[in-house]
Order: sequence, then structure tokens, then C-alpha cells
Amino acid sequence: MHTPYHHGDLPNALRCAAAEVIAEKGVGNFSLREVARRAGVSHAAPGHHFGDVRGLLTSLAIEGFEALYAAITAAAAKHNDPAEKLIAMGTAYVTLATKRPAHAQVMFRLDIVDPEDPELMAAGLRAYTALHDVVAEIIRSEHLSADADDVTNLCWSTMQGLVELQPKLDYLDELQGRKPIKTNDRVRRFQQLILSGARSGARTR
Amino acid sequence: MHTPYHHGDLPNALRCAAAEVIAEKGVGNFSLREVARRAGVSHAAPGHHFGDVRGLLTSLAIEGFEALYAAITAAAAKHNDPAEKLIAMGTAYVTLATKRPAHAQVMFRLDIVDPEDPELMAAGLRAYTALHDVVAEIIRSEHLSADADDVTNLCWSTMQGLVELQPKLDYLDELQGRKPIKTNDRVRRFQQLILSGARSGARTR
DNA sequence: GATTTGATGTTGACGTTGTCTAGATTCGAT
DNA sequence: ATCGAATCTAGACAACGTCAACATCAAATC
Repeated sequence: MHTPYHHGDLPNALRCAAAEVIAEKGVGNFSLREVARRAGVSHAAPGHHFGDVRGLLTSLAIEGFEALYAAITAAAAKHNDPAEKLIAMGTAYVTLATKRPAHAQVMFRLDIVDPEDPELMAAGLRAYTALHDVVAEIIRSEHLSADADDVTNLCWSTMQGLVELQPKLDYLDELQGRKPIKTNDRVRRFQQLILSGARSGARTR
Repeated sequence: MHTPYHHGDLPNALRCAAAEVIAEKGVGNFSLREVARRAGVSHAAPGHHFGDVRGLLTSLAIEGFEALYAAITAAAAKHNDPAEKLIAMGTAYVTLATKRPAHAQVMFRLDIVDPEDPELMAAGLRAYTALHDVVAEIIRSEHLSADADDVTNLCWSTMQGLVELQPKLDYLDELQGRKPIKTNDRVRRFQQLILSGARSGARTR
């Protein structure tokens, strides 16, 4: 029974363990020692790869943005119609947050990740640009007067807000005896409202 | 120089100190002992009023929802036109988050506040209902076919998303050489897009 | 093959943290 | 004056993140 001294893939094992801990307990109850225990290394080992807790969480956030980029571009690629692309992207955004609660919980947390990390900024911008391009395509192909930045920012804000509020909205539906709405349907309704607004000629430039 | 044994208004002093610490360091770097130090009491004193950290943060979240309710209803009261009420409420929502960053940071944090606290749930529902009522008024007075729940949820999601993303959006504007947008203007543009969508006849029921 | 170097991992120390408990203080009710 | 409860303190404890010294290992160099 021989355990090698070197783990072999510790950064990834630590990110996985971190995601697990956060998914189970929430990021507010995160513990680096718990992560190290789950990865099977000493409590100080993560420091060699990520520097400190902030470094590990920043790495997780980067991974989250990369996964987001992959998800929204893959979702968009399944459609030809730009409006359907946008709706698919919105759905992919919210679905990813549900599948990867840990990543969703850290991606926009200025207090616990390093917002100025170049890799993080690049990954965030990349995902944003993918969304912006589809919005711009809608506006161009339909000759809309709405501002692509405004519509992109509105879509992103909406999706991010929905990620955060989803449990609350589900609870409100239950409280008021409304039939539970699937995430896909809720996203579609929201995106359709936004698109209708953009199509109606509302001036935002 | 006599310091009374009893503080006299410690729960409030602790909430103020907690808000201060969170505003300065972010909620991820919150420390109950730091709060106690700032309030001038021993480290174990907050426990007598709030039980544990979770209790204190839950109390702060309640205070946040109450302030939100006060802000959005006051903003709405300055207008007669329901659409202007909605825009004013959106602006008040985002402005409050800017003025009270600590409260904004805890209000929707399921991991560190008690989401099932009856007072918290009641305060949240009260604020939500105020928004919902204005949306319903718009829909009724303009004979719109949009679903009041959907439009309310979309507005709330958008505002909440904007609260979280504001620094990122400001940074993107700067990165791309765009003229900085005032919060009021951004909120107005978003709400106008949403209202246009609702007015256009987009079916969400 | 032997040595060196740097990446990677361990161990232990330390200051800080939140929680718990026993004791102290105060105030209102009896 | 006494009692009880709310409120506060002080100390103990386990857990935490970080730091530094040391250990291990693998690749590069001689």
C-alpha cells in the first residue's frame, strides 16, 4: 500500500473539493481545511497552488466563467434564429448555475475573489461578449433601434438576478398557490418580454 | 467617568457595527469579534441578542428589506403615473443598495442568514407585494395582457442582478470607452425596455 | 550515477475566530 | 430586601488560515 508523495493533480482535486464544500454548505461556510481534508492533503498544501483562500476561490470563479462561456455558446449553436439563440443562452446561464451552485456562488463575489485577476477578467469578458454578439445580431437583423449594450446588460442582469432569486421566486409561487414554473419557461418569458421591448422601438440610445 | 454596565441599545449598536464592518471589508470577511469591539462590548455579548452570527446577519437582512420597502414606497408616492412609479421604485431599489452595501450583501444570502425566519420572510414579502401592486396597476390601467407576476419577477430580478453586477457593468463601460451611465439612467432604460415589452402584447400568461 | 534545484507536500506554531459556560451586574417585580 | 431574568464579562476550547521550517521527489545538470 504505497501512497505517492506527490498528488499528481492536486489543483483540480482542490477545486473539485472546494466546489463540493460550497455546494453543500454555502460559500459563507467555506473552510480551506475541509477542502484539504477532502482532497486528502495537509491543510497547508492548497497554499502552494493558490496562495490563499482568495486564490482558490478566484480559480473557481474563472472555471465558472469558462463553463458559462462553453454552455451559452453551445446552447446558441443549436439554433439559427438569433432570438432563439438568446433565449437558449439565457436558459443555459440559469441552468448552469443550478448544476454548479458553487461556481455560481463565487463568480461575482468581489469580497472573496480577486476581481482584478487578469484571467478572471478575461473569462468574464469572453462570456459577456458572446452574449453581446447575439444581441447585436438580433438588433442588426431586425433593424432595431435599441442599444445592444443596454439589451445585453439587461439580459445579463436579469439572468444573474434570477440565479440569485430563484429559490425566493419558487417559494412565492408556492405561497400563492401558483403552479411551479420550470426554469426554462421562466427564462423564456423573461427573454420574450425583453425582446418585445427591444422590438417595440423603445429608444435606449 | 462611569460606563454603565448595560449598553442601553446594544442590538442597534451591533447592527450598525455589523453594517460598517461589512461595508468596509465585504460580508465574506465579516467578524463577530470585530463587531463587538466596535460596539464596545465583549466578544460574547452579541450572542445574547442574536444567538449566533447567523442571527445577527438575519437581523441585518430584515432591516434591509424594511429599508427597501420604505424606499420603494416613498419613491412611488412621488408619482401619479404607475409607469413612473415603477421606474422610481427601480431607481430606489438600486440606489438603496449603493447607500447600504452591507444590507444589500446579506439580504439574499441563504448560506449565512436564516431564510425561514418568519420576520425576514414577512419583510421580503411586503417589499415584493409593494412592487407587484404597482405592476398590477400598470397592467390593469393599460389593459395589458402580460402577467403581473412575470413582470414583477422580471423587474425584481433585473434590479437585483443590477445591484450585483453594477461594478462589472461600470468597468465594461470604461473598458470600451463608453460614457459612464448614471444609475438612474440605467435603471430607467431597463424599466422602459421591460415596460415596452409588457405593452407590446407579449403573451406571458 | 551523483548532485542540484525547484516544485510540491507535511508539520507545527501562532494569532484569530465563534461558541459555550460560569460568574457578575443591573433592574424591575414582589 | 429579595428574587429572577435580562444583559454583560471573562475564560476556555476547538477550529480556522497563514507562515515558516523541513521533507520528498522529479527533472535537469554535471
